[in-house]
Amino acid sequence: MRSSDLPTRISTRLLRDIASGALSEGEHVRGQKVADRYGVSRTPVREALELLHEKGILTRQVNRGYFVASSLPDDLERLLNEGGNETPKDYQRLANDWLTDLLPENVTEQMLRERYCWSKAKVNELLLRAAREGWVERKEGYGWRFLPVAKTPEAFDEIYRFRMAIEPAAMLEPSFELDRKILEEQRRIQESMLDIAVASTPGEALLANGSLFHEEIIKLSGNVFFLQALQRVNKMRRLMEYRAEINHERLVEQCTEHLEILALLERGEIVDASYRMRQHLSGALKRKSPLTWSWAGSLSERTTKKKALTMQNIHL
Amino acid sequence: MRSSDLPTRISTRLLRDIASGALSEGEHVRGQKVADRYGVSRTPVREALELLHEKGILTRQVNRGYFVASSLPDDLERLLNEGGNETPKDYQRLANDWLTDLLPENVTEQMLRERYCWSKAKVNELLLRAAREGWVERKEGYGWRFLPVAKTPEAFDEIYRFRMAIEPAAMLEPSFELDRKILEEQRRIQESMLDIAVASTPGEALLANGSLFHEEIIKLSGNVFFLQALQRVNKMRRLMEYRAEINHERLVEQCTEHLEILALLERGEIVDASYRMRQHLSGALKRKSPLTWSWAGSLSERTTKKKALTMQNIHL
DNA sequence: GTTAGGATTTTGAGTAATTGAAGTACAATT
DNA sequence: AATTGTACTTCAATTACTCAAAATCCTAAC
Repeated sequence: MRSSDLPTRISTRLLRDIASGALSEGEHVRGQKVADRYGVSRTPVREALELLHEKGILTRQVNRGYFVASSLPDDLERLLNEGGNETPKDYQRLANDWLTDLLPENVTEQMLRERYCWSKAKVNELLLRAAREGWVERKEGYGWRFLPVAKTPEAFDEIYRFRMAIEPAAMLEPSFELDRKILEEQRRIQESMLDIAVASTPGEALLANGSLFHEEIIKLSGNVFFLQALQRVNKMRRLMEYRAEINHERLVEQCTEHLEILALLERGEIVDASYRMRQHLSGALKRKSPLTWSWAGSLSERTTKKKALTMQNIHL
Repeated sequence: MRSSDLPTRISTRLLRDIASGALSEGEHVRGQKVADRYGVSRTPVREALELLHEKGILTRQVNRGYFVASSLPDDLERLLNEGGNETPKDYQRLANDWLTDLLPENVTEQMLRERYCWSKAKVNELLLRAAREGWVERKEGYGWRFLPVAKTPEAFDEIYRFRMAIEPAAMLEPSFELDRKILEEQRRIQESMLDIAVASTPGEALLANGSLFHEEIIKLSGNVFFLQALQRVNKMRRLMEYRAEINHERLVEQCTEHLEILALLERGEIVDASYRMRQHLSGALKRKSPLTWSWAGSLSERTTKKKALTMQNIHL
């Protein structure tokens, strides 16, 4: 059911920790410690460690365990990036077919099974996820209904307007607390994106970094509900975004703004940072983010009519 | 899987329509029309109609269909209220056992099956729903983890602070549009709550009316994401609220404030209404809503420690 | 005494068969 | 012509069962 198996996911995260320096060279990687950290048992951890051993990132001493290799391979960055493909292909395919009108509004699980040759379990998994992310809902009887929410450029604007309401507000929460370590980490990421990396990094990863920045900032508010709300709309945004092409010029602009906000925060000028965040989002709304759209023009007309319906359905 | 079967749910909604006057006395209730309205087929609708016929709310003429009875029974109100118990008992039970520390933080599906004598499907359904509503999450391997989010009074405050950010903002959205009919309907509901009804109506229904008011207002913003965010936090709030007792004095105050906001909206003074809404929520935050709490005092200590953890988990 | 390595048990995802419930088509009625 | 009533088809919830994966337990090494 999971996107990739547990050992692989654990190894990816360990890799990230090694790359970021959280685990230093030659350090003993204790199985139980890792298991505790991720809330799993030692069994999948052992497999993860063996996996990294095979790739030459860890060395093994029999009966003593695994240690971070003293000479890390050069292709560490590459390994990191290929591990990050979170969204499974089938999910994207379903989303895409709906976004491009290849699927009708109402479907049955049976129909999807035949159309895509998916097992009953797979169909269920995908629909459940899509429902969680808000662009599909169960009908009262049999069948599912695709919602037009994720389809329209208008929805995209709505997401940005929503973010304009919550993100600056979250920064002004009384429980907001600066965390230098997190700011430093984000600064590092944003700066690296301005460098050569941009050309070589896959588009998906670039967008993910952008989302991550905003989520890390909103997390500082100390209020989970702001974070949850942002994560929710970001998921839907990504659904639409991965179809569009990245505008590199705009991306540079975006990173620069992110760095400006970080600078303000580091100086403790939170109110200014909040205001700057609002401007930043407002700008993205006007300029339609660092993406160029390729919608069929026919969509907009239907949008208005369907809007009212959508609002009703969600109420059920 | 559903809370109650489809025919029953349809009949409840028809009942509501009849009580509210949307369906007038003697009117012919067409099967296909009803089916279309709720997005189902005629089969469950026919059962629903037969159900209402048995209760004497509809009359039947063979081969001509069902009609709203000209003399409605007196116990219509009672029937309406008993139909409205949306949250299934098992779900509340699970939630309650977690809130009162009868369940450990980590559980397996198996364990819950044995403890409550639930079928595999039932456990899955409940956990999936709880996860959707944000107070349970899958562990990476086997098992589930209950989150402390819904347990603490602090979480309650966080919800109100979140609402203070989104609700007034939603009212100032450029796409905000007044709908007299909806305002009128809400005015009616709030006024009726100030009357005798308060004493006789079950607490659950009173709280539901309160949520409904806010959701209907935010819906006017024309931005689905504001509505979705509010519905999400309201679900969690209800989880905690149904355990507390209602303070009637505070409830009256609340209704009065709702009516004030409605009055401002009706006069088109939206900015003032938005400001009043903020005050209203701020007041509820300070006075802890029309409920009195009965927490064990021991909870608060653990809260701070666990907070950081929660924020991490949600990020996964 | 702590940590790794291996054996054993438990978990829950996956699959197939069953069945009550919802959808569909068509005849009957007004 | 529109709507009800009925017969029939299709759907997906449920159940029972299998098996790979994860958790747990136990032993050995340092």
